[in-house]
Amino acid sequence: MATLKDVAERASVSVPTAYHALIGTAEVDAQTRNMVAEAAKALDYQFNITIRDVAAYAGVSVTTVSYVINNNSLIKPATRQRVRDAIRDLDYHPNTTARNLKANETRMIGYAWHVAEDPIRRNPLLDLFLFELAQCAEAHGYHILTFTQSTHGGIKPYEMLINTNRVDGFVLSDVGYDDPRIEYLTERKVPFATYGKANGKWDFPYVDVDGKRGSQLAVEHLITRGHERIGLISWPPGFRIGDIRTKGYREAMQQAGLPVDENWIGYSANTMDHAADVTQKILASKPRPTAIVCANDIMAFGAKRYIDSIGLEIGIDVALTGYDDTPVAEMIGLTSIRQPIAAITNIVIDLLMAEINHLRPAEHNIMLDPSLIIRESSATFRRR
Amino acid sequence: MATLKDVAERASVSVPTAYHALIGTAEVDAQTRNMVAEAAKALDYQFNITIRDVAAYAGVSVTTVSYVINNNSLIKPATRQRVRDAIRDLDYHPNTTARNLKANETRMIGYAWHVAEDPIRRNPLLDLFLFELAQCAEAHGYHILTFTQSTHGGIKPYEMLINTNRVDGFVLSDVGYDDPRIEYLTERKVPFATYGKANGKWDFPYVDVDGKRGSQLAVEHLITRGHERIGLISWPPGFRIGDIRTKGYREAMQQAGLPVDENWIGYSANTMDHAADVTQKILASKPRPTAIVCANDIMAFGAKRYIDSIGLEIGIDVALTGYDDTPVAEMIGLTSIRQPIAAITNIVIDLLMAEINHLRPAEHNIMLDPSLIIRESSATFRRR
DNA sequence: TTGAAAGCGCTAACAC
DNA sequence: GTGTTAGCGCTTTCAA
Repeated sequence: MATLKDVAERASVSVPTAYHALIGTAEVDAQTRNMVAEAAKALDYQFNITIRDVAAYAGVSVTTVSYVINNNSLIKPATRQRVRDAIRDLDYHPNTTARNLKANETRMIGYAWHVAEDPIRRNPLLDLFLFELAQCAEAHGYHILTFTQSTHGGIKPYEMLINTNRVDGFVLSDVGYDDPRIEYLTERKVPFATYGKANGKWDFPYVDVDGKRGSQLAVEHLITRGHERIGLISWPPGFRIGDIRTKGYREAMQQAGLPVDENWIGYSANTMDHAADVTQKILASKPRPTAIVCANDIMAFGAKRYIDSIGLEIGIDVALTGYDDTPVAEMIGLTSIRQPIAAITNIVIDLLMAEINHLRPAEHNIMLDPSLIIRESSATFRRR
Repeated sequence: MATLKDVAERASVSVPTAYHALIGTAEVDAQTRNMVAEAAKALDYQFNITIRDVAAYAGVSVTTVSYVINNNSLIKPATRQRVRDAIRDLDYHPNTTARNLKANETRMIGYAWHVAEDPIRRNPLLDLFLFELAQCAEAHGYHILTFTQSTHGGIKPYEMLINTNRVDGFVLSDVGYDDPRIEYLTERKVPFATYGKANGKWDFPYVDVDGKRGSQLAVEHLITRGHERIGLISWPPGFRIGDIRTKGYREAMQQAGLPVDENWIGYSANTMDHAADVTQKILASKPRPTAIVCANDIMAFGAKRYIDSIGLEIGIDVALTGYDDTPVAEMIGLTSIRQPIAAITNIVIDLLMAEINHLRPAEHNIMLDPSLIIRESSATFRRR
């Protein structure tokens, strides 16, 4: 491929002149413009500014330009300035693909969230999470490649992206017990960091939010508000996140010296209907609880529906808390537990950057605390 | 960099043997393995299968391997098979970056959604949209790069991604009147396709969902259920999507020969509080409407809150419809208008693929119909 | 039908 | 301090 310099030589003009003639700047007269255009045509020149054009324009070698681009301190200030001017004048931008080929990296991070096909496993916080993730990645010069993962935990798409050198590493979320992705990536030595821990089988960098602490926050808050009989709706045992949140509830009750009636505890699938049914059972116990802690916002919404339907007032007759602080919590005035999303993405990207650079800081298992967002569903003080 | 063949030669073994020795297959004896390992060390060989290794293994030239990879029909079946076997044996995968550099493409599509920082502009359907978008893109061998766009309509991040050759094109959504992104991309001749039309100033490929039709569907449905006095809550005039949805309501009422009392129409910001206030005003009119069509689900939720609060029953005393069919609509049993997301992403990707290939089909402005999802908020027939 | 070799745009070891 | 040049892994023209 001909360069800008070739065109300039053929048209017997300087490189700057050739450049301005080609982009059509006014200061080049029509005749020159014509000559340059003909030269470009004769050489089958494709307008595309590369490092060589910059070098020719600045009258230096490509090495010098490369050094300037990469802030190599060897270059004399005067030369550096000349190159910088050339870069500005030509509106030059280094080609990422070429850099990546040379460096054998892509500066891309792969991220897949859990199966969107399953309506129950929707991801209402994805917009926030991805936004923050992309911001953190960009701060390190990386971009996010989102891909699809049709079966939860499947490794095929990960394999594909690694084999074709599409990404330098991955961020995982929704990791389960014995997540096969973790095993696979660990074995293949592919850099990754996760949001959520798996179990103790592998050592890998993760950031997690203390789910036990979240439930405790909810329970402690309710106790502060004067509640003593507090119920729980959670996932059936065997689901990592549910188990943790359930544990937090039990510990907080015990710590406060409050008894737990097993009738106050109900297990529910992640649907409003199911949660409403479970709420009915819980409220049928005698004495019934004056507050219910839920393991997520959907369940809380289901509970609210039942409580509303029997004419009891949320926040007065029965206080309610959710978990995750999804948009719906805000809408219905539901007290909920918020995950610190910006902190999570910051840390998960930092951990991943370390992995990519073959480092593993001593502290690579980070636990963050969630926070309590108090709304009307539990704000009222209970008369004793 | 030394190749696998160099290592094999230095160790005086065949390329396959060297390969197996390096990956540690059992069938290679310890002594050979050692020799190969030493040869690799001496040559500072980094294990990395390239097209040259495949060529050496199969006993052909890299050209032949390249042809086989790219399904060039020139290659004799026997040779092709030999190369295929080599590829399989060595678990070879072409390096995407190198291909991209050669072809001057990235097979990446950029997508940014609107500002997540603004809590009112959350994107509850992002998970579905991105999932479908990524699937469609992958079907064409492309991936999605999600990036951040801190101010609505800003072009800087787009500029950045183009200049550094990060993407081959963009998908835009939430396009506004006179969207500067459209002007910029059109001028720079960067391939893009949008979900949502702007105005008539530029000609570009887009897919949109008929917002007028959506409101009409809601109104017609309510009429079928026996309603005659139907109100509307929409955005204040001047917002593209709101204007269209308002228009659909008016036209449907007119077409049915039903009068519209201007007191039945309220304009609201995109918050529940505001929508609740507007609902109060609408229901204060005499005679008051028996149904309210809302321009999105949030407003409908706000309306519901007010209606609940005054002891009227949704679906019986006042029917209600939303728009967009966000997760919240399902949760609260709200009749809503659903956008055909899978069809949208399919078409927007097809349009973009055409642009990338410098084609523009005659039909590059596609309008889709939304569909009505009937739930309890409007399902009951009204006694006349 | 296959191979040799140039080159995509960039970096960096080595030479001066 | 700066320039020459050999690649990174791949595709593709041209020659055989």
